[in-house]
Amino acid sequence: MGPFGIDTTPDFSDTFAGFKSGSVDESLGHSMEDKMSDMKHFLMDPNHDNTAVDSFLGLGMENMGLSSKMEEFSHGFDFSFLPDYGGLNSCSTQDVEAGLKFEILDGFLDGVDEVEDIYASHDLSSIETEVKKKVSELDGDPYGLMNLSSESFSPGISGSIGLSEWSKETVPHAESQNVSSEKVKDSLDSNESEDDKKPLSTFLGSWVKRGKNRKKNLINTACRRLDSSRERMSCVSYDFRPRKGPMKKYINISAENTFSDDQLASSESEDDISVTKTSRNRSDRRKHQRMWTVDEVMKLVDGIAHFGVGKWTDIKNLFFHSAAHRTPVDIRDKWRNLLKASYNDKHNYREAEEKRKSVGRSIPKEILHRVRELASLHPYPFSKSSCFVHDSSRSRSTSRKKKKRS
DNA sequence: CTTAGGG
DNA sequence: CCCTAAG
Repeated sequence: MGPFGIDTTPDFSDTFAGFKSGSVDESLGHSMEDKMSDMKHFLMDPNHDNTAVDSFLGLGMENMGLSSKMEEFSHGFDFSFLPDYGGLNSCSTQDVEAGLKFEILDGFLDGVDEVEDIYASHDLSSIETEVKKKVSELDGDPYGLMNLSSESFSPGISGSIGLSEWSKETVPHAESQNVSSEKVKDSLDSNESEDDKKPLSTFLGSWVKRGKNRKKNLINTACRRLDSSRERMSCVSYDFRPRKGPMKKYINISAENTFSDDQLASSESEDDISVTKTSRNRSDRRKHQRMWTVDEVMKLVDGIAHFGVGKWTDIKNLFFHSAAHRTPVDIRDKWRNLLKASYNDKHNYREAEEKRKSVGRSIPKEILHRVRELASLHPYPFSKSSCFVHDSSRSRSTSRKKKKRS
């Protein structure tokens, strides 16, 4: 048993360590194809002996109280903390595989993304050391299998979703035992270097205990101001955001055009779409308008199912802690938009339907459904349309309250 | 820092 | 997405 309650099985850890370092290698110009396909086969082979994975993760079926349902599902993994998308038994293998493909690809792309950042933030001499560090970390890491993501085993969207089904998840589970699996799941998801380097204690501390530093409001504000103004002034060559973490900077160097851009563009259609496609520098597209994937939306909805509306930081830490972008504010904004979308969808079915068809990247109606249900479950201040107020005497004050409060 | 709101 | 104000 490792520190995370994970049984480390050497053969698999080798596999995954190789897998991860493979992705790093790829970013240095080697081919990722073979590693990728290996992984995919491993994950998707229906005949694969999953008990090995189970025991490896310490999340075997015997431990999770999921019995017969799990048998249909080729990948035994602990989903008990996750909302269940319509029940595992409604999950066709096609769905599973599609989901897997997507997740894997997602993880890979995130990895590429990160490496791109490394590229950007280091001069070439330090790239090597960076990579070395990462690889050695993985080799020596007792939980090197952190790279295995529960997301990769996600059932994905499937069939109809009953609110009762997936809202009955157990929050306490998520708090206690699934911290480790979360850690597990996130590492592959995005291969965040920052998180990989952090000891678990740091990671836990970052989201378990909050609300300590309350003093430096003014200073922070001032710093932020300075930063933002500096960003504005230096829009030419680089964009440095201290808040994103030590390694998270976006510096435009010519080398960036080598592979990562094309790779990203070709592999994931809806990842980075620059708003201003000015032919000058494509790399500043990273800053704005990162398209939300369906998967992300699902994560968001799950998060809200867990914590309720308003706990944006918690949701971020649990479900998006690996996502370099997506601040709690972003998540909240997305939820806001989702509500709007679901609201519109509810009103005009046809238009929404056609829109959905014409626009490839719009949200599946299942998700909007869930959004609506969640919205009614935990009302959100403004979305809870004060269109109609029941109490006439209150009506003026409430609407005014929404408008402005001073 | 975290959240709510408006732009 | 960004920015700001408020706890």
